[in-house]
Amino acid sequence: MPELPEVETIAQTLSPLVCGRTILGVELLNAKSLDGPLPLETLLHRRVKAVGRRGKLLLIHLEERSASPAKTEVTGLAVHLKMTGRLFVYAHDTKAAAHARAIFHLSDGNRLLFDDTRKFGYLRVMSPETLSTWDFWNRLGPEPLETDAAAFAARFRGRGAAMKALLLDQTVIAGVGNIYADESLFRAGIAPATRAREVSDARLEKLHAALQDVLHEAIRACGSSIRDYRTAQGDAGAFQNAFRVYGRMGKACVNCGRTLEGGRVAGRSTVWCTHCQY
DNA sequence: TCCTCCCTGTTC
DNA sequence: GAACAGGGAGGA
Repeated sequence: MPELPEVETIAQTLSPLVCGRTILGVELLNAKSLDGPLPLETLLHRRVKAVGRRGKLLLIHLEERSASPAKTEVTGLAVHLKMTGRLFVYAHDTKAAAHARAIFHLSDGNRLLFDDTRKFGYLRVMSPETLSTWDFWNRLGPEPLETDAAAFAARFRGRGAAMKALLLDQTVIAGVGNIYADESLFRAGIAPATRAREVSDARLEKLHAALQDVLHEAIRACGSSIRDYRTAQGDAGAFQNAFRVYGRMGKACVNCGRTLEGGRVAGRSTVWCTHCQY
């Protein structure tokens, strides 16, 4: 379940393995793993310039072909890993993984593999046109690590939905999933089902700080590996060892020692402390 | 604003 | 052999 810290880690580890290489071949092994109007072949003979991230989307940027690129110019590839998506670079003579959905042949002889057991993830070729018509892209909220406390609070203030539902809503803030929603709400002392309009500005600003802290700590730990997530180099992250509530239902609260509560909030499994969060 | 569905491997 | 994991689209 790659969220912001995991996608950021993948971008950082993938970058040195693909930058400067030209895409010489493409293979789409599962038709539904490609989203949007442009085929993967539009990426052929283009050189990778950089690897970035926006929300939970991993972005592979291509070098421009001319000084004044046309509107139809392909600029890169967006990858949404959803729950089980992975990106690996491997030598050409290595056997492809069991759940390979797309393979890119690189000019250094290696291959970039998009592997996705549950087929929820997707690739989307980017151009100015395919971005401007992409609703999900256009509606993405601000990056939580690039938003100040006042702007963050303003996106929650007065709203009737549960705090957890808003944290998970990518149009409110981009990049937060189930793990970091629960972890940041615990650190801020806010119960997940609390309506946003019931939460004071001071507490919203506390949540802003808690979310930034937990995201920074997770990035430093190379993300959280529950089962599927790996860096582009195949390594597991370490932040799962620092979870205070996620996956700890029925265990003792690290703060007060009481038993952590579990349930469903915003349609997602949720863990919190009824004593420390309100 | 909230619910169901898409997918498959793992766990109970 | 069913429940569960869950991001986001789509519909109520």
